[in-house]
Amino acid sequence: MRGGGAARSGEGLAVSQASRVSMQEVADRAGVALSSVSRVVSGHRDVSPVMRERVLRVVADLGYEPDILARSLRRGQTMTVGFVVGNIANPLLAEIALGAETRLREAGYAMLLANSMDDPALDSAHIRLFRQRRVDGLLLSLTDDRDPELAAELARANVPAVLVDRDAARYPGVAAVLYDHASGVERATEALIELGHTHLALINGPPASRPARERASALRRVLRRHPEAAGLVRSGAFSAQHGESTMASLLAQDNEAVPTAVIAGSNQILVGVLRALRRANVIIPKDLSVVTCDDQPLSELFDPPLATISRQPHELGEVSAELLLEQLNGGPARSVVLPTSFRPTESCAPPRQPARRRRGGGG
Amino acid sequence: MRGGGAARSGEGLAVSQASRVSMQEVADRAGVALSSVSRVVSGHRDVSPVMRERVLRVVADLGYEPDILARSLRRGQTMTVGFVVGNIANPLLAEIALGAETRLREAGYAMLLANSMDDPALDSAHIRLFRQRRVDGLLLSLTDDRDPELAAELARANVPAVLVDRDAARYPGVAAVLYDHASGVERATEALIELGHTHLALINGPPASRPARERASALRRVLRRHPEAAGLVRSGAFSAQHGESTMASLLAQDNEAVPTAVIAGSNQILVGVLRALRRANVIIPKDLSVVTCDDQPLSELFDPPLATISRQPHELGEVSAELLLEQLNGGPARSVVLPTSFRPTESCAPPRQPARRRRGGGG
DNA sequence: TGTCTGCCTGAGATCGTTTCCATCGCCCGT
DNA sequence: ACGGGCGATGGAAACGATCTCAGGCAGACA
Repeated sequence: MRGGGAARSGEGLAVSQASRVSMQEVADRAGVALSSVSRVVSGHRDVSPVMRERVLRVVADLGYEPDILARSLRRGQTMTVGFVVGNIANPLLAEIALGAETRLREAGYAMLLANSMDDPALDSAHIRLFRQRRVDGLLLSLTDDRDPELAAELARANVPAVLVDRDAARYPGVAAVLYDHASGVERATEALIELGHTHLALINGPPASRPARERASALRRVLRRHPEAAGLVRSGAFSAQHGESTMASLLAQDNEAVPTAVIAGSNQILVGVLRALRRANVIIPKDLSVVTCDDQPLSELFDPPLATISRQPHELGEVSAELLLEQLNGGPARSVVLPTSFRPTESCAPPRQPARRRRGGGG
Repeated sequence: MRGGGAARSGEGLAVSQASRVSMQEVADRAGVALSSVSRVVSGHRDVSPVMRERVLRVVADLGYEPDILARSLRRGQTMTVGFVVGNIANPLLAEIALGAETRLREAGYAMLLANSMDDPALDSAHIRLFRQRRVDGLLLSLTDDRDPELAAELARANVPAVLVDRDAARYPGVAAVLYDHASGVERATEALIELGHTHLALINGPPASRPARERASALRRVLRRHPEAAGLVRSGAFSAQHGESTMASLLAQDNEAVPTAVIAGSNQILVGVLRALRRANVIIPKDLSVVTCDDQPLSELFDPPLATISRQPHELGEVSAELLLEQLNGGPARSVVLPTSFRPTESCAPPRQPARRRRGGGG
């Protein structure tokens, strides 16, 4: 056997055998009261060093571990947070969940995860279930934030909640973390104009989607500041089909009306765009500069790597957890908006025949 | 006399206001015993229709909801399963988690999620934490399944466990769900040979990885059955760098030694391969057929869509949950191996100068 | 020396259920 | 008519912790 202090095989009680040791058993074995064991284990001040030592020894001997369930029942808090998520297989949401879980764990909370599979009824059901499990707080990435039943469930739950990547306008007193989709588009647009582009296009998602709306207005805002440039927005679904048909129709226009730079509103749209470009033998970035709003870090998969307007889902998750923790610690429901950023790559270059040169050296 | 429960003032208290209604209050209001309410709520048989009706009415009136915490404490089961996952941001694992959570929820279980961030110490820590929360079972996608401390933690937990996409050889009595990585590679190889390829290459992951080992031996096994074809395996990291340098070196060989078909061992490797091909102006599939072992469904992003050897992570998750449920219901620890499949696309075509034609018309 | 103060400790109530056990009618068979 | 069996109900003991409250004991001060 290994010599030295760590060896405690002698006691005879096979730790791995004992199914579960209760506080009462520790108390009996140590010859002290149950309440004293509780004080030692939960780290209260009012215990003498002798008592502490004595109890801790028995705790180690028996391999006692506190039962968080019983503790929760008595204390009225479970140190558990419920995360209702549309679909964890969505890479953006997975990264958010990772960030949130990490932060919550640091603070001693565990995270329950439930997928709604894009079914608003499941959203409500999960909130109800989480409530019955007495979670201390909720992180919600809801399917449909206009569901009235949901607001009721949420109110009944009566615990702090943070809407993750969703607007909280309909839920007074509930915090939210949102992306500022405009900032990334603004920066991308500025950069493209700076490169000399005067014909821009945004192949966008549906106007019903907040991100799509924000992106469209951001583009228009920048164009208003730059009379030398023009741009158009084509709304549709977040789908490859929309991307492909729209791109094809743009390419079919009169030569000088064809945009020299395109922003795709999602990776799905991008896929369609690339397909259309391939078919028309359009080369990136020689014939066309392309930027995409990525929902997963795929830029590197393309050649050239694609310039992206990107979010930081991990940070979003961390901030969501942080806001929830603030409320759990008694603070107010605070909301936060996170910026989106533009990461330029070689998929953006000056246009082939710049309508108007802004600088001498084009590179 | 603290917390005088029965003395709640206000008969018709707004439901959304009352923080929480206990079974005792329901009993008082209905004028029956606490235990009778319990029987009605938990659906026992021995209750008269009158009693049931009477209790259920009050339950509805007060908006009573059972406290799962207290129930768990008493019943000794929490209807909760812990999922320890390396990193939920890994798309494969996210999909697995989705499948597992869905199945578990159907069976009435909730899922706690913890990320280990590829840190074996965290694996153990999470298992310990889950044990203290008295989870009924564990799903484990471990970082390092050779960690001895982990085996000890697992034994102490003393609950059913299923290793997800990990080998259970070291943990007697623990179930496992694994991919059969060989079958997909075998099918892909057969298909390529069928197309007329005689020079194959597998740009593989590290031999320390079980998937990589299985793939290599599968390739060799098929080649042994087909003397007319030859192939080579290049082991290395699951990285773009390995893919790029290996592909470049393969292309630099004598013309007739250059493979006409390549299998990339992961998407990361694929990225490197594609980069090398681009640089050498090699066209898919005209000059080279390419297959990849995808860990996320990216095939569609490429043009042409890439042929893939694919797994079904969602199914893996479901099966994992199913095996765990079997154990939770008293069944034995059963293990399962899931096949991988080959999905051919236009990225595979007959070689340019087939060393030997197998059929007349090659499209 | 007596009393007061203050620190520790132990006993017991409590959190909200489930479940065992005893009781109480009631129906039925003989 | 009476005892046995049975179904429905109420009471109370768990489950495993936390926390309040009261009491014991020691040191200090008058």
